[in-house]
Order: sequence, then structure tokens, then C-alpha cells
Amino acid sequence: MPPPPDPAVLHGMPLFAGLEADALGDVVGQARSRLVPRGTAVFSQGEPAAAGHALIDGRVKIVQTGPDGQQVVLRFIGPGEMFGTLAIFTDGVYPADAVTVADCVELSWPAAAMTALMERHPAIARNALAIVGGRLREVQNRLREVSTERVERRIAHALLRLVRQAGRRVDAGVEINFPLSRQDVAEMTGSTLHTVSRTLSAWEAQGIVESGRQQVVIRKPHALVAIAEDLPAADRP
Amino acid sequence: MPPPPDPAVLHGMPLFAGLEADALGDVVGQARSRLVPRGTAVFSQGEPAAAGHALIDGRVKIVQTGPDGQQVVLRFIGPGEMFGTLAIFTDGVYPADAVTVADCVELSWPAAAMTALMERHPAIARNALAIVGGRLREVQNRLREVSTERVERRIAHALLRLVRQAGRRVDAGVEINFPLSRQDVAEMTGSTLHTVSRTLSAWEAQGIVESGRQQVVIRKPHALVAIAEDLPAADRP
DNA sequence: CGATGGGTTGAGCGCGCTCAACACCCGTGG
DNA sequence: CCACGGGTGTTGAGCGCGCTCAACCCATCG
Repeated sequence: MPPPPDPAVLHGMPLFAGLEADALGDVVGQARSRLVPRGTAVFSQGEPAAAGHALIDGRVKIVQTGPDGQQVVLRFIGPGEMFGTLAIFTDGVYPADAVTVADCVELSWPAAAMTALMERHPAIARNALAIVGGRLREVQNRLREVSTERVERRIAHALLRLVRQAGRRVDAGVEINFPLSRQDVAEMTGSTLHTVSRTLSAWEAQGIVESGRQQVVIRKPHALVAIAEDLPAADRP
Repeated sequence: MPPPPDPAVLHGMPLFAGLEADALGDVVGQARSRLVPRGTAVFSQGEPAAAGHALIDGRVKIVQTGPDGQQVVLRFIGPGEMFGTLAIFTDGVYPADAVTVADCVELSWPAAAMTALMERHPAIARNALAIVGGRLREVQNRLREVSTERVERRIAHALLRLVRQAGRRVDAGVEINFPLSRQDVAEMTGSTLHTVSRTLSAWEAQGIVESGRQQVVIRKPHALVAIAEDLPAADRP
């Protein structure tokens, strides 16, 4: 097992917000830290949920696979976020794959330790409820989008969400901070990589984005918002 | 205020499962019961979440409305289920409308009382976490369906879900236990009432369902499963 | 009774999927 | 060094699912 982590890593984690210093020590004491190279599965759909996880650094893609192999990207996890933890409190089986899309550092707590921690520190349960509630909303919004909006708007929404979650200011605009393929965007929007490619090409021609191999930079976020909200594109600089 | 409810009504409510008798008394003491006639809004999207709710009898439709008026049915609530409670623990605003589709009896707890109850009885928080987790999964599954499946399969899935939730055995087959319009099904599946109508007509011709005004009876559930799972329809009785 | 809301069915077409071919980047190994 | 192969991205052609528009029927209700 790698060296026991520094309690400071828990700072800024919503799941452990509002805990006293000694409580944080308790939490860290139960944790196991791990280095996961890019492209590795942290856990897989259908496995028993042996542990809850939190990401310290890197990026993890949560992918659900349907009975016929169709895949959907449910979410990208960034530093400070928990993942694969809810399964412990529902039916004990991971409902999706978690795959690293960059080299990652993660903490994990065995299922039993996680439930015990929640018993000892009720604030964790409260935090978890708020976090899960937020995710439920997000997924409900995506459900509405996929159900009612055209592809172009959905792609715009997806990119804006990623910018909000992992945007980094760069001289050309705002860059999405991790490797992201056309296929990924397609699986986030219920579309195909072909349509995503065409759409991005069109936007590139209009100077709205710059994109390359697993890489997207938004040059005119306001234009993307206009597309997402179906406003008339009232800007031609 | 109507008469204080009988503690027995809490029996079988997952939110309050595992509570001692006196705890249940505490919970009931804070509750307010109300009779809501069919077609009434219990709360509306965007309102501050003043209270958490639980349904004793009847059926409530949870509908989210997008910025351009497009509506999506997120869920139907049946007796024993809570609703509109999560908003208290996230941003304090209801994220959808709750409309009765039958005459209903509901309990509600003022937001402050609900948080206090959770502090006093941590089991409630644990239960809530499990419930919300289950709903998150359900919505994630629907997201996958809408993203990857054709309309016919989605409609089949929607009906099967409703049967599981509100099916009543009847001599012709299984009936969905509350008034359900084509429009409702359309808004559950990201489709239009026209397509739903055509699909149900086709199924009716094949003897799979019987449907009329706000009413659906499934005659051959297995055939519906075959459609939902995209199996060859290997049955011709 | 008209009015309203739910349901059915036809005709047509467009969005976006499907199929297909090719270009490119990069790591790997002969 | 180049050949090779796999992952990624681009672009064209065509067509079909399901939406859109439209007209109509029927039941319920004040």
C-alpha cells in the first residue's frame, strides 16, 4: 500500500465539508491511496461495490453500457469529487465503468469503513445527500435536453458543462482540461462521432472553437451559449 | 389544518423504514396532511422548497419544464413515496412541477422540521440517501435509453416501468392503475403524442395492449418485454 | 348543446444516422 | 529507417425514422 495520505488532500472535498480536524483524521486513516495510470478501469459495471472512491488528481470517465453494448458517458469526475460511492448504499453493485482518461491519484475506502464513517460522522451523510441530489438534478436536466433538443444544442450544452467543470483559461480562449474524443462527446449527447465531427468542423469554420486530437478550445463561449439557448447569433466580430 | 394523521400511515414508507415507534410518533407529529383533488399543483418549478412531501394515496406526476416550454415527465409518484424533499437539501428550489393526476392525500413537513427530523433520527438521512441513489440510477438508465434506443423500445420500457410501479392484475391482463394520456407517455420517452398513438395502435392490432382514453392495459407483458429488449417476437398465440 | 381535451390517421420531409472511404498521428517492431 | 497497425478524425452520399402539419373523430362536461 502506498504511503498514507496527507489529511490536507481532503480540503475542498464537498463530501467531507464541515468536519472537525480529528474527524478528518479519522477519515484519512481509513483511506487507501492509489496511483492509476491513464486508460485503466478503477472499477467495472456489475462488480460488487467493494469501496467508495474520491479523486485527488486526474480525470475519470463514468460510462454506462447497455445490454447491447451501447455506451453512454454519465459524467466526468474531477479532483475533489467522489465516485462509485453511492453503490454501497443502494444495491451494492457498481452501475457503470470508471475509466481514467488521464493519470490519476485516487483515495478509496472499503465499503464497511465508509458506512462506519458515516455512522460516526453524520455530516458525511448529509453532504452525500446534497451531492447526490445535485447529480440527480444534473442528470434530469440532461434527460430533458436529450428528449427535447436537437443535436447541435445538446453538443453545445455538453461542451459548456465541460468548460464549467474543467475549463482552463488559455490565450486562444478556454480549453477543456483533459483529453476528450469526438466519440466521448457523442456518448454524452446521444449522438454519433460523425455528427459531432461535422458540428465541430462547422463551428471551427465560424471561429467558435478550435479542436484537434482529443482536444477542444472554445474561442467564443458566448456564441456557444447562444447556440445552446437557441438564441439568434447576434455577434459577428 | 385537517386532523393529525394516524402514525400507521408511515408504515411501508422507505423514507422512515427502521425507525422506532416513538421516532415515528415524532415524525407524524410534525406532519401536516392534506387532500389534493385531481389536476392540482402540489408545488411548482422554481418555487422555494418550503416543505418535503410524501404521498399517502393517489398519484402525482413530476414534470420538468425547459426554458422554451418543452416538458418532460421525470417520474410518477405512488403511495408511500416521498417527493419534492430533496430540494430542501440542495438549492432550496423545486426543480419541477408536481401535479396530481388523481385525487390525492399527501403529508408534508416544513423544511425546517424536515432537517430537524433528520438531525434527530440519522436513519432518515440514510434512507433518503438510498432512495435518492435509486432514483439517480433510474434516471441514468432512462438517459441511456433515450440516447441509444429507438422510440418503440423506449415506449415499451416506459410502459413496463409503469406496470412495475402501478400495475394491477385485471382479467384482460395488467392495467396501469391511473389515468395516463398519450401525451404523458410521449413526455416520458422524448417523443410525440402522434408517434405514441401510432405505436399503441399497432400494438393493439397485434393484441399486445388494449388502450383507450387515458387508460392502458397490457395483455401480453412478455411481448412488450421482447420489444423492449429487442428480441425476436417468438410468440404467436 | 357547443366547447374542450384526448385520440387517430394521413402525407411529406428533414435531421441525423448509416455506410463507406480516406487522412492523419503516433507508437511499435522488424 | 520504414512498414505496419490501431486509434482518431474528416467528409461524402443516401435514406429512413419519427417529427411536423393537418384534418378529423369521439367522449365528456358545463
